[in-house]
Amino acid sequence: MTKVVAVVGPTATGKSALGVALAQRLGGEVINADSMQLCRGMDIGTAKLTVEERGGVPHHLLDIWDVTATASVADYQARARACIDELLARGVTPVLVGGSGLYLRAALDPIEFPGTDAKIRAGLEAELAERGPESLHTRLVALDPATAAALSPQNGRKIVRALEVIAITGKPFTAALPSYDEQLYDAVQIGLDLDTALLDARLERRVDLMYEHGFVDEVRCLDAQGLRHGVTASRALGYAQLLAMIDGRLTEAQARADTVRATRRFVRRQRSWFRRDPRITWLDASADPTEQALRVVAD
RNA sequence: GGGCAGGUAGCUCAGUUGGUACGAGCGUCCGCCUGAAAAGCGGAAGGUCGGCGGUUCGACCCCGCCCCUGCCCA
Repeated sequence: MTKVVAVVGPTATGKSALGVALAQRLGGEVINADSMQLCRGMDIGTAKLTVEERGGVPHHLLDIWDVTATASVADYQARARACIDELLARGVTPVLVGGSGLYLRAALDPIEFPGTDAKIRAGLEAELAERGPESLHTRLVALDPATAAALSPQNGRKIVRALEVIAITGKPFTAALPSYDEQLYDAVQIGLDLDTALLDARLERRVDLMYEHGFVDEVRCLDAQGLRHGVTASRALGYAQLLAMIDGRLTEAQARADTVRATRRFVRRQRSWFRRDPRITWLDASADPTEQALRVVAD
């Protein structure tokens, strides 16, 4: 029976390279699980592997969204599962690679998303912009006390979603992630991490390299294609800062430093998400983890 | 050499006309997380207020000297 392999963990630990190595050794194909690499044209700033670096391994779910698109886990979930199923049917090992925790769980675990409605959402978002989150939260308290209690009155985004779901389904939005003991596939998750000091230093170097490799031009080019109107892409690490620089709100040095800082914060958040998942087997990324990873998969 | 402004959390800065530092933003740490997840949100730990001395029941806030920073004059 063919297993599903997932390579997860914080950014800049070498997940992509390990994914390719594993796919080569296992006769697998890579499925992207990085929310930003789904965007077409976001290459340098997302550290997307070049075609050469992919080493002949087919990569799925890269470049499927436009920069102006609003990302959607539900859309990703459907595509990722279809892709996994298709590979399994061919007897090919799916190797999911990425650091987007919710995306990974949406693909591998039994999560159902309640649906969305553009009109309802737009209305709620307009209200959020006008009156602020407290007023929406007050309404949520009346409709769904349990969810209201679980959300901070400041968390406008989540309050909007809760109200949207209630409006659509007419039922309380008792959203809770599934437990870690249920999963849809026979999956092996390998986590890659690195000592904090080393990783922080690597992040800084990586951002410098991105700038050297034309990150600024990439953002200018995407800006011409509507990047700043993309709800998701315009807020991506590094991209947001470069848009600010283009608008004269930051110097290049500030944009670079901000990007490093924000990425560091992001790594901390990724860890706090992945750390809790007991299914992950963690490997140290300071040396080539391929052989260890293969042993984990073989178990 | 003289004058002015300033030295308060890791950083940038509020603040107290003398009565236990009301601090803020950023950073750091920890955590949350069901359709923007590289997003969104919550919590915590950090200062004894440049140094020394004086006045006072009591000073970070008053006085003196000193050190440091910036600007100006010479």
